[in-house]
Amino acid sequence: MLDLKFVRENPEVVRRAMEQKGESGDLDGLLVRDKERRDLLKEVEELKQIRNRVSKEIGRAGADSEASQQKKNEMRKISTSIKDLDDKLRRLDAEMELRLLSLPNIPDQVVPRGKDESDNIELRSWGEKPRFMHNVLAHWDIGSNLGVIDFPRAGKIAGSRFVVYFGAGARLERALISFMLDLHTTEHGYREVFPPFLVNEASMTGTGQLPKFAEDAFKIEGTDLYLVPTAEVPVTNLHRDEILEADQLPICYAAYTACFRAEAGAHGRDTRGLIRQHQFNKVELVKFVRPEESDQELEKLTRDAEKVLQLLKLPYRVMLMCSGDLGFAPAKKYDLEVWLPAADTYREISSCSNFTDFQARRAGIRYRPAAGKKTQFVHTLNGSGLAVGRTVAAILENYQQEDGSVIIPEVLRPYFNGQEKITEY
RNA sequence: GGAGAGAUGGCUGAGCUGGUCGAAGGCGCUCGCCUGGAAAGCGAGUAGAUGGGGCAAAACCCUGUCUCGAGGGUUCGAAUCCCUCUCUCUCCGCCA
Repeated sequence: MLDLKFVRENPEVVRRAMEQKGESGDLDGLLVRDKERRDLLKEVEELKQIRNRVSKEIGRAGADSEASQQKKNEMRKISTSIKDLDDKLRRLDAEMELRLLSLPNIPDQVVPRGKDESDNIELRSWGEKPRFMHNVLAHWDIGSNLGVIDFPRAGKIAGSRFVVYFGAGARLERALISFMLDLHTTEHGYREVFPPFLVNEASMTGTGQLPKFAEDAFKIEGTDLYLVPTAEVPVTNLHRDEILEADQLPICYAAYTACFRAEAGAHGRDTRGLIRQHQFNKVELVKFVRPEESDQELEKLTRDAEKVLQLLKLPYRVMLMCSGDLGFAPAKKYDLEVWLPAADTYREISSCSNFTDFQARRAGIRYRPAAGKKTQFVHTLNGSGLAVGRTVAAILENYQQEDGSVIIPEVLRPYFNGQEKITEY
């Protein structure tokens, strides 16, 4: 959420941000209501001032005195007017809230203007793409041939865009979760968190999934609960409506959760394989930082995520998102894209974002810069470290062997009792 | 699921026979005194949000309004009375 005062004073900046991001929003409707609300507010506050003053006079004079009786009669009228005006204000507030929550964050200065992903900028790449003498298989074929991935049975018990892992496949998924959490908590200084997989509406609103993107989420019928689309939601909301101490910052969390996405607008895209699932695992990194440090914290966060790919020896590149591909809430975003040999392309495996104070304002996450000073909104950041399903896909494809087996990356072998290879069951 | 108790400032905890209560006391924190330095002790200050004014502006000062879990109601006036909801705790039942 943007600061209402900022929107009021810089409407053209907001309008430009919406254009560049390709987001719609009722900015004019917001401004009209803001003006109306401010006028009404002035009026009602004056009436309340009178009421407060006179009520105190009645209290001092004694409620039964003749003068008080007369004052009471006058105040009855004023109270009725106040009630009417308050009702109008409540309506305006609700209408403004909805519009304000639907305005996107302002892109950072360094974000390139662009229309879609073709305008993203490659900042750097790492690793050597593997060369194969044999026919390169897609990860779904590799996994199915080995008997470690089963899409037909997942379809039977749940539906399309679900997967069942067996044996070494299941173990690989589990190993990756442990490996990533171990790395981030012991080497990179994150604190491990294990949050609920269901969250309420206030949490979804706090991080920006609601009200605008309701159709992307799974809602539990008959309740106020949503399946988390990412650990970003529960973890960022851990500190909702809190005032943090300056010496606590930065707060860095690493959390594993399953993630659930309706993929409403994705019919026909990535229908095969592990790339786009209704349920997938992810280790997420979340930071709460001082505003002046969020730029450098985003760089650190991105390097922390990159480290996972480096240790797994998976080739990747780092992309700076252009305005059109940035999304609603981030001010700046890097995507890590891993090399998938079968598709002969890079695919997003991590998304690292600086939300500046956009989420913090929605969720009421503040800190006190110094004792006795006024509170300020923190900056929040998060990034995947990494998406586990897509990592499995990348390992299967990059480490495939001519005989159909798959080499287990060295750093994962401790999680496999030293086993070096996944072979047919 | 049944019965009961509760939700107050950064924390703890009074107030809850409606008015002088944005709210005692304690802890914590900040500043000052004391000290070679620290502890202890003493003194002062210390909730959040938002609007207006002083000001070029920040700091700061003056001032209005709102907030005692959330929302509604009664009343001239609500932390205090009534209703609804949410959450927490205790006991019983059930359960991984």
